Amino acid sequence: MSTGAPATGRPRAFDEEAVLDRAAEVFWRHGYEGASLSALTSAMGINRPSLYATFGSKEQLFQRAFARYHETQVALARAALDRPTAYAAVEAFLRSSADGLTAGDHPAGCLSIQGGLACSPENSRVSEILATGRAATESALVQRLTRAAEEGDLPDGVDARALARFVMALSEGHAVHAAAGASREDLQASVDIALRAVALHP
Amino acid sequence: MSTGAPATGRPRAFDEEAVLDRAAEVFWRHGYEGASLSALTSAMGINRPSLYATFGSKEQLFQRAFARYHETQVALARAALDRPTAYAAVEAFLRSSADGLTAGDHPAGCLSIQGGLACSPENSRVSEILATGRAATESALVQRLTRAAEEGDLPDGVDARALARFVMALSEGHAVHAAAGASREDLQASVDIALRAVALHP
DNA sequence: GGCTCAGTCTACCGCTCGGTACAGAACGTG
DNA sequence: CACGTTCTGTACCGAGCGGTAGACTGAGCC
Repeated sequence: MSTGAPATGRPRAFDEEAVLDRAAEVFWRHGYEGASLSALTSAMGINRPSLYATFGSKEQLFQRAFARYHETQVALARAALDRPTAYAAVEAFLRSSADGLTAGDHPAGCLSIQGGLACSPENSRVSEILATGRAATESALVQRLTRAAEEGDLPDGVDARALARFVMALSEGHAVHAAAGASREDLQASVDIALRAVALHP
Repeated sequence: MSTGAPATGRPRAFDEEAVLDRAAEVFWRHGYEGASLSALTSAMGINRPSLYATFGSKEQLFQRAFARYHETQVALARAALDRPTAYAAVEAFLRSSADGLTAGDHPAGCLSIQGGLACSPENSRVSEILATGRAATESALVQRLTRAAEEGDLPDGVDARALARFVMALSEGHAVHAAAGASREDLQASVDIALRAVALHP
């Protein structure tokens, strides 16, 4: 495994981040266990020894690809949490998630779920990695909504943790729907309904 | 493949429905691709030739096990739709789902999702089977809520299809959470929030 | 008891899996 | 230009996969 650009030797013929994106797409589409090394290498445009020299193992490749997925895709939804009110933050989070889950430039749905909710015992680390990623997003939601609660910006009788879990669960459900072919409009109509729960009752 | 009890020959040493339940549990815990034949046969207490003589192939076994899962588990949530009002039906559906997803007598979560959201290309039929099962449940929800709409039993501006999708998506998200270890109480608190969206605004 | 016939058991099949050895190719440096 | 170093390509490894052949077992029937 080389870090940075080595001073000497034959130069690498591929861009590390670019091939990670291709790898993420294969994992996204077929899941960890459904993504064979042949499928991965051919999508990444490199061959096995290069893959192993660079990333170490299939699992480590997955971990790197998932990290990059988080930086590039999940970060978009997380950015929504900067809105000034809880309602606006939740709306922006759900809407941008729904958009991302159905965007045409990558597989439908979400790598955090398609990657491998359930795996064989020897790949259980993969499910854990994904669960940890989802938990990090939920924890960002909790943090934002806890602030909202302190600001009196949450509906009566609504707890920040529970609301975060609700929002996260809905978004995960949308991912399942998207993977099965639901359209952007389908998901946005579901978001419309969810937002009724977040609005302060008049 | 034998149907019914044959008049002659050595009698089968296992109960077909019982071993299907054990198989469903393995698929549920490890997913279709993560469930090896060795794991299946040892959990079912039969060996390969018996499995193949009875069920035909791993995929057909999965199909039978999933059908039985639907009859025994999903049916519980679907029964909730008989309640007299849309609100009561949705509440009962979400509450009994949340209970089922976290019941201790079987793996956490839902086979319809853990079974294999994303599979390798040669197992894509499995994802389709699961998606069809989920769609059937959603369609039962649509039917119930369409009736509610005709009875004036739906909040203003809420469409039956969208509400069904919202309810179904939330329940699927709860399944993802349950698979990662969420408790019954965690999910019920999320249901509390969801129900605010279904209540008629006063 | 001998016969038929379905079910079970051990042992094996070809194949693909994740992972690697090793030779050759492309660079910077003396 | 030869050298050390690093990456690439082919060809391969043992292991486990899903699936099966064929001998054996145990029930009903005459």
